[in-house]
Amino acid sequence: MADTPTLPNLTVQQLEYMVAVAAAPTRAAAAAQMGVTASALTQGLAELERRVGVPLFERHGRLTRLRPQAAEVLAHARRVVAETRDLARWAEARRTGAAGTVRLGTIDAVAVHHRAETVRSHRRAHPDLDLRLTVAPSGSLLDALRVGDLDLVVCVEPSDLIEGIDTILCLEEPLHAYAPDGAAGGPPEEWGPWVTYPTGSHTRGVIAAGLTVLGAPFEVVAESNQPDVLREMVRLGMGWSVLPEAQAEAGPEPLARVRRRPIGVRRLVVVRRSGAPPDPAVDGLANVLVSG
Amino acid sequence: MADTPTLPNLTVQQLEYMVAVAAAPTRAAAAAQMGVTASALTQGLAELERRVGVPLFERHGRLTRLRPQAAEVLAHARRVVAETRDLARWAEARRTGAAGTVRLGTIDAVAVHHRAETVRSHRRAHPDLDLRLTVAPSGSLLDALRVGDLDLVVCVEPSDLIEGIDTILCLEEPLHAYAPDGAAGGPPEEWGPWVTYPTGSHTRGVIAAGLTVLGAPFEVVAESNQPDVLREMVRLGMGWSVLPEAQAEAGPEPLARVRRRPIGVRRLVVVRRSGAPPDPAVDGLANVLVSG
DNA sequence: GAGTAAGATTCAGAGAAACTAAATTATTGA
DNA sequence: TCAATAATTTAGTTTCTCTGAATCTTACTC
Repeated sequence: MADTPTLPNLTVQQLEYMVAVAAAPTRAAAAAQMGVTASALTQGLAELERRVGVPLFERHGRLTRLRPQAAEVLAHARRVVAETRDLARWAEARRTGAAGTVRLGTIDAVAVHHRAETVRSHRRAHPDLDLRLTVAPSGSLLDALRVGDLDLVVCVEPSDLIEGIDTILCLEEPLHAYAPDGAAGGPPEEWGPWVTYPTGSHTRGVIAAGLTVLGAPFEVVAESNQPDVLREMVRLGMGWSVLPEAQAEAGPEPLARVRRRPIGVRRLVVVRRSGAPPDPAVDGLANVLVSG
Repeated sequence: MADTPTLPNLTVQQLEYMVAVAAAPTRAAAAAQMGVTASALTQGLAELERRVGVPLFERHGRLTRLRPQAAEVLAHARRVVAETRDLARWAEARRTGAAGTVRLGTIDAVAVHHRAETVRSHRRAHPDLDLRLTVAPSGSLLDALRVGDLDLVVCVEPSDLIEGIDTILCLEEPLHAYAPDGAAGGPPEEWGPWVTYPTGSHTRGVIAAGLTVLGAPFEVVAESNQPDVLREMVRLGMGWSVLPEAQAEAGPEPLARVRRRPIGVRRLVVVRRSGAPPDPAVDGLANVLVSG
């Protein structure tokens, strides 16, 4: 195998020296502009010349100027310096979180109600941020987060702690019971039957616990992951439901609560992988999601 | 004045490391390909990461891979490495003389007769060489060389040494006497009158000296710098002339020599500025011009 | 599971590179 | 000739970068 005659190990600094010298009237001026001594400039350019292996400068009187043959090298230097400047800008944007990619997952209530405006304004404030939103039930979101398909999740706090994720409380959302028109009024023992979230749903877990405490039977006659669908089922008289206020009482014909006090409270949390390397873009979004 | 937040001082080597690592399956393989230890690669890439200021790598099991976010940096690295490779090629061509610029000046006889084929084939062998040819009398050529308007000259050796130039003998060219039809035959004292080069011409100096030694009067009735013109003047019977064989006896009707032995010999030399920095392109051409 | 091998990193020390400050050279102008 | 300017050279210090050895982590095997 050909032992590659290994490229000259030019440094960005040497190329900057060259560009500065080409622009400034004297080397002393170029050195001042670069913030180094004239000696450093001389030595740096000598090193550059040595590495390129072609004479680049020549003295005219007491000035030393670029040789016309060095125009190619100067053009190269300008290109690389410009590209490096672009790269530095990109890096700065990433460092501050102004740019980057965040794959955010939320449950529907968060995307549609609680944090809709937060996400919108964060997006407006960071136009170079590549924000991808996935809406799904809490369980799917947490799976995707764990696998690395998402960077950040807002969902219902899982009942049992999960290894490898960090959660921060975002907001507590009361869940109220709603009955079909004219069905309310009796003691909890007579409530139901229920339309609610599918088995495995975190919210369903909270609801079941709350009803059990009150002594209400939890007979389920229909399931859906979509709160809108559950609300319409109640309206159609298929059964009772426990829903977040924001989703049950939205729209032109809000459902009426069975009682003033909530059946339970679901805790919405912002979740991240514990092992994830720090990413300012993710940090920034997580912060605004927590603080609302 | 804004103290420029000074660009990251990336080195070509660090960027090469990155490109190598992106191409090779493992870092060990990349290190081997680069001809350094895995340790050097690790440290070099860590330094690159530090200077860019953005995390670029992450471990997956026992491999460490590029983070997808680092794609921008990798693209930058590829660009710069490719451009540096181009630059290295250019430098190599210049070092070996395969490319560059040579401003060559010669007298007419050299360009048209003695070295015409040499120049043509050198040009063919070095297509990237920018060769510029000026044809003029020796005096003008040497002036242009001294001022820096030419890099290399082939001309008649000046009679008195000139400061600051180096000459190498290229070839010795005999000068023969030619007479109009039917005028030849008498002793040198009866030769002439003459048509010859203008005053100040190096060749005229050689001719005048040769004729004086033979005892021939040197009465000049017409002058021209162009040997073709002198030859035609002889043919028209305007006078006698002393010319290089190559130019007097070329064409369909060659002039006839007055006598077998030459009147004099002019020495053609290859000339360069002594102070000039070494330039392989000039060296290469000078070599072939000397050796023929 | 313990043992082992592979991939990678960390550490210590040697050598190269790059900087500053001071001395030196060379050119220009009074 | 003298002084001022531009640049380079020199000496010494600091910073980088590399090698070789030791260490850590993960995957594989019995």
